[in-house]
Amino acid sequence: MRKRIAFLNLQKTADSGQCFLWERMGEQAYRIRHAAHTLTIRQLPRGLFEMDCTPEEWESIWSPYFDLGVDYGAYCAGIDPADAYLRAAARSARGIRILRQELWETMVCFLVSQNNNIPRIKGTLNRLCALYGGFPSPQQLARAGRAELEGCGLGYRAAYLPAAAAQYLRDCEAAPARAACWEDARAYLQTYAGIGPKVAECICLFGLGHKAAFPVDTWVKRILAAHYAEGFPAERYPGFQGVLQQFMFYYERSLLSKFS
DNA sequence: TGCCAGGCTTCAC
DNA sequence: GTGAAGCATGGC
Repeated sequence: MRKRIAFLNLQKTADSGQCFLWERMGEQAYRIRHAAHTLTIRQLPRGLFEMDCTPEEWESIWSPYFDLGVDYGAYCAGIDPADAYLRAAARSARGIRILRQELWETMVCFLVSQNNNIPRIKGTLNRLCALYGGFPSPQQLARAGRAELEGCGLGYRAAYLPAAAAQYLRDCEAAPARAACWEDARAYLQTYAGIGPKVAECICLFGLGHKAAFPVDTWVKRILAAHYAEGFPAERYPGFQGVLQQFMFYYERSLLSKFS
């Protein structure tokens, strides 16, 4: 099927550091796996997209995944006209959407992401998926021994995964996070070994749809130091400061061509 | 070769 | 509560 979609750019979204397992299938085309579903989607000129799913699958699975029910144009229109940096970031990042990813996978991906770089995160996650013939389930990782994970390049993070899987299952698939508001979900997630403030914010933003979450990593720290000495004016952007954080993260990395 | 990466845990103080 | 050290590993 083909469909016209506003405010969606596949390449920018793929390069925005929120998903690590999109498989590039050529120019502006990706194979995306989400829960039990797989989609191949290609971006054509003038906001047109071609995808290999039925209209029903698109509406029930992929439209929510791409957060298409939300007007990103309104987010951009809300930016302070006097904030030249943020306006430039939003212009550069136009087309990035906050993906609504599966919670367990988001937890694993961002556990792996800590003190790591994006090319290596992708490599490690791809090796994990190759080892298990797909994204490892919590049951598989809960059983995984040290020797089993050796070779994936997890480094010291390897110990976090079986422990996180066990807790995730013990807590009925992290039910306390799913039912909670952003602050409570963040606090719950930090009870996992290896999940601190930054990783918890990422999971809230990318795995639970809490767009108020505002992850601060080394890049965002630099941005705040350079452009927001008084702190980012999050109160001006209630409920979507996380989207703007993502725009700034993408923009800052684009200035140094740090994509891969 | 050394620095750095979508940081966290541990341990002094 | 705050700050520094230590952590595995590979991209650059």
